[in-house]
Amino acid sequence: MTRQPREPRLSDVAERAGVSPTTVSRVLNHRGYLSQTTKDRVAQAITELGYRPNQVARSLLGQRTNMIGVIMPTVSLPFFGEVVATLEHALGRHGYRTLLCNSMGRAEAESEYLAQLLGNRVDGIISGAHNDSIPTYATTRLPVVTIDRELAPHIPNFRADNVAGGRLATELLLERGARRPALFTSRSSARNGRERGYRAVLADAGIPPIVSTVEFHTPEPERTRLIHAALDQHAGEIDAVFATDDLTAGTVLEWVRGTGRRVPEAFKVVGFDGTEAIRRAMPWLTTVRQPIEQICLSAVDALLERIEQGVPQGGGPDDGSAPVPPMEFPVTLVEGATA
Amino acid sequence: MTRQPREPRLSDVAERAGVSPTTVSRVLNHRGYLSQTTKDRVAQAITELGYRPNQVARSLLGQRTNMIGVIMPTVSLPFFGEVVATLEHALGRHGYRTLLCNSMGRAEAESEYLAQLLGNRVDGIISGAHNDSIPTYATTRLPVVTIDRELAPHIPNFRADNVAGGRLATELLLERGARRPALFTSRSSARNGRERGYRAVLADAGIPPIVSTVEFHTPEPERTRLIHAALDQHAGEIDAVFATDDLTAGTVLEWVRGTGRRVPEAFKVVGFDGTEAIRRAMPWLTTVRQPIEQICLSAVDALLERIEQGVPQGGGPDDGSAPVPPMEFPVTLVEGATA
DNA sequence: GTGAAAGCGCTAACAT
DNA sequence: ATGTTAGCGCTTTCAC
Repeated sequence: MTRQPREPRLSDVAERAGVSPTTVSRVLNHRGYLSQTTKDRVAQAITELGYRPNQVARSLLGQRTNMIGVIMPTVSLPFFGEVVATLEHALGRHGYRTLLCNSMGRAEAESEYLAQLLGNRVDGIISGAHNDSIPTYATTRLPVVTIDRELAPHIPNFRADNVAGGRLATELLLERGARRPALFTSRSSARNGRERGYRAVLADAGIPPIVSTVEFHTPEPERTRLIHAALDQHAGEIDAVFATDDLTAGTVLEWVRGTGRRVPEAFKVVGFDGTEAIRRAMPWLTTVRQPIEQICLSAVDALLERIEQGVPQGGGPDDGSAPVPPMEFPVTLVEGATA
Repeated sequence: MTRQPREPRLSDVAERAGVSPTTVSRVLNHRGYLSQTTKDRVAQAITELGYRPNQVARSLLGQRTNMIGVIMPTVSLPFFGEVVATLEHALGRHGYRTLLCNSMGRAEAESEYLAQLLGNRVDGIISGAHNDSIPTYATTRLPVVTIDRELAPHIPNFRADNVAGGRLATELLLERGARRPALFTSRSSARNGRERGYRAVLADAGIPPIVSTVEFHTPEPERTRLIHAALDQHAGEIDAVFATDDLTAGTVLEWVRGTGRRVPEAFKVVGFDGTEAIRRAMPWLTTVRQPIEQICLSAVDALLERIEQGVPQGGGPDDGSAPVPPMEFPVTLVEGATA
């Protein structure tokens, strides 16, 4: 049974190498002129002790933690999972660690997370959570960018061209012969671009829209029940569905299977997102793919630029920080067998 | 244009409240006796300044960061996404933040992440990455628990009862009339419990096994090509597949669709995992559900217990720290329409 | 009940 | 080319 030694620190290394702590620090950070002898001895002491610089101390001194807070609804949904994986990878390449927060769609949770991240002195925040009106965002001095959702005019927003995606999906359904396509989405509102695209195409075609809303945080089996109930209600009229996410498309397909109708002949379905995981699971699904990688890489670039320029985001939307228009990235149609 | 003020600190609050920093600290930490007047004045100063304690400084002093490193292959796959979401939630309830690392199946990445986490002085690590022989784990003094994979005898491991799951899936296929079920898995080995279950049942039935391996980190479209090729190769013999994850089951179903065979009459498929996301996307899939929540909650409990007891894991497998048997949790069959 | 001083582990400024 | 000093923001003795 060995005694429990504490982690070695800089001064332990210094002592062992017979130099001052400063010198060790210099070796570690490749700063200033050091004799090769010194470098070697320090390097050896480091190896022997298994020394590893304490980043907490460095952060305290350097005023930066090299940590980014990432706030998303939940990585258990493949879209957000893929987003977070992509963000984490990109951040890592730039030397930043990812502090993950799953708000689960609860606004209080998001506020709480935000407060914690500020306390942890993260260098920046990437938010894709789906709550509006979290006042702290607008007033924090920390660099923030958002994915998908818009937070405030002066906070950079990166997202797919949702309106074009909604149009693309709906046009496809009509082209393929659908007479009455319904929309299934998580939240219906004027700010829902996919819904706007759907409505625009139907308006042009003179077809009345049918919109059903089921929040994706609704727990099972309630969620499936709601979707099936909505479909049952319109079973006589509709012959196609544009679902604004692929999971909902799957749930709709299950309902169609239950009715015995043939897909795509008698009923057509188009999804949205086109994540890698869902492409693997349901390759037959026709869907609109979001350029997740492009979106995430751009968001990371923008955030890091703001951080490294020391550009704070300003004390609020009206303190002179310029509004930035959202960056929208083109979607692509993934042809499957359901439309 | 307001000037750019730095974050307020304890001494700012103290000054504003007309007390010493020590007193503010006491108010913050509810320690010792404070007059109500003092408490109120400090509280007010905190609000007015928007003060938020610097956790970095606290960590440096307190020797704990309240951060846990979570290393997984990638949260873009729903199983790991659900695991990470569950872990993060459980950790958060206990006051711990989650530092996310996606190793993407690369061993060097995992070693690198591990080193970083140690540098960040996380209080513990939960690892579910799929690389063997990362030596640092065994020798670190930090509490570690693993999910799914076994790392070393003295590191607690939490996982589904994979052998029972493999048996369950294979038995179901045979019961339903399959004559020649093949196995599709990510890595074939004697330590693959699902494979062991499959092989055991087939051995009992006197049926020769057919095992195909496609690493789930294989990029598309290569991965799909490999799976389809393996299926083509055995197309004449096999009439069922047990896929050790649901995404592969989906890819197999697509191949079956392409051959025109009917599911489940002419071809049966059983998956594995049964994540919430995939249940939504493919409710028709017959699969074996892992008790993800149980696994994760137990892992978190075990880790936090070790942390809070100050029980380090020891300097290695042979320094006297007791070996712990893996904790296995029962799986359940989810009846769908594919078997 | 409250304050002054020391120090967590590190690095930057200022020596020499 | 290397050492000394001070201090990042906080909490914890110890004093009063």
